[in-house]
Amino acid sequence: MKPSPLPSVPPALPDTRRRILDEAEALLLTRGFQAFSYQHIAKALNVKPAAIHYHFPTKDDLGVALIQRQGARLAKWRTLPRLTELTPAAQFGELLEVYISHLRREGQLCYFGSLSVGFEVLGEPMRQELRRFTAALTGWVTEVLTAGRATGEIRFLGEPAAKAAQILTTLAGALQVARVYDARGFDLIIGQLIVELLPNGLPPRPAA
Amino acid sequence: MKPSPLPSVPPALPDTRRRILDEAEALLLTRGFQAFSYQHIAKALNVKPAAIHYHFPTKDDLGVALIQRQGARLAKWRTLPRLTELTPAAQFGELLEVYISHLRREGQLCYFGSLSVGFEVLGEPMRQELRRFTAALTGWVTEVLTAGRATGEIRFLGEPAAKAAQILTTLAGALQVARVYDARGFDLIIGQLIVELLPNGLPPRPAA
DNA sequence: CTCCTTACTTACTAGTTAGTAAGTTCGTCG
DNA sequence: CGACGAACTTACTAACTAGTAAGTAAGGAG
Repeated sequence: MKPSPLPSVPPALPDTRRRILDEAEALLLTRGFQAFSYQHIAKALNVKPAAIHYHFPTKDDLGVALIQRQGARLAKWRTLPRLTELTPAAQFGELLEVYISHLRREGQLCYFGSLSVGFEVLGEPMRQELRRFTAALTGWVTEVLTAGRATGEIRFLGEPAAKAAQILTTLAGALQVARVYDARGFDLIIGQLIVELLPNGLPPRPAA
Repeated sequence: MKPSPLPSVPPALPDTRRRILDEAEALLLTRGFQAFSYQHIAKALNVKPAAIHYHFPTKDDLGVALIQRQGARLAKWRTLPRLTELTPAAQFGELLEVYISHLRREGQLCYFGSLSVGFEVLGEPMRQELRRFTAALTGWVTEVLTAGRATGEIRFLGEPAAKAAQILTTLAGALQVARVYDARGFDLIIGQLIVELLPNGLPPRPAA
């Protein structure tokens, strides 16, 4: 019985594909979908543009893959025990952390904020994927708000779904403010959100 | 004495320049700055691209002119007696009207929302102009909030400047939501804003 | 009538864009 | 060894990009 001839480099190593997505994501979130090209990605990865076309024949394919990957991340993240075991207020805090980490990555925007501007010039597949993604995200926030209102940790007026939509657009906009001004504008807006939503403030996070 | 040889067409008729700005604005707010070209404008106006370059040598010049015009509009608008005579709550309502009218113009975004995504790839003159414009807009909203809190018409937690920043990003984001989904998402967010800010609801507007 | 300015058009450049087609290299399987 | 497929590269196209330079039509001023 062969002891599996070195598991060092498993045959499944679609590394380039992942690196393309990583680089494309960085470009998307800093410059917008219309303002980066296959050449930008190729140069950064030290490959030829045609290599990108091999993995993603059209730019629309690439865009769809990007949104789908982000959707998969969300689906996984929201079921993580580390997250589901938290109180609603702490879960909301984790959401804020995600946006703060976006900001720290050289002022990156979120997917929604980045893609909504050129939405009119996107192909239909990308539009649908973006709608699905934001629906999932809004759905999760709505759940958190509903649960938080029940425990009294989160306070707000109106319907949870409406508040969720408002919060997410505020967060998307806050990232845009951060890049036009500096991070202080962002902090103001986040602080405002916390003041309004969490009467007891943000629960402490376990040290990373 | 010559009776002014027909005032029919006054010599000052920079009509093309204005039409270029109008068309460029429409393209900017529906597609984003990176996703339209001089050719798009030229085709729409039935002139050659070089005619646009005559009025605005570089695309950056055009962008700066667009933001400056919008800034001038704001400066004029905020001093209009029709507006200054209103109560703070009604002034806030007028602001909402502006965004609602943007939405009705084929789902146009606002200047800030449109330009912040590609901010990284804009030239420095455009960046500065955009910063100035948003500072002026935020300043005005801060004034309205401060005055409204004093009269009790507007209610909110925290600093007026922080709340102003939050409101404007929410409005920018709301227009983005409207185009990714439909206008219902927009209405939800606007409704949420009114519920939270105006305990007496929106004052009635004089019939247009 | 001539000159000059304004507002263009025609004709062009150099660079970039997404996308394609035809190889090439390399590891694996039979 | 030889075929094969995966992951590329090289070489290309057609369209579009911002921007420029030179020419032109028209109107007013002297």
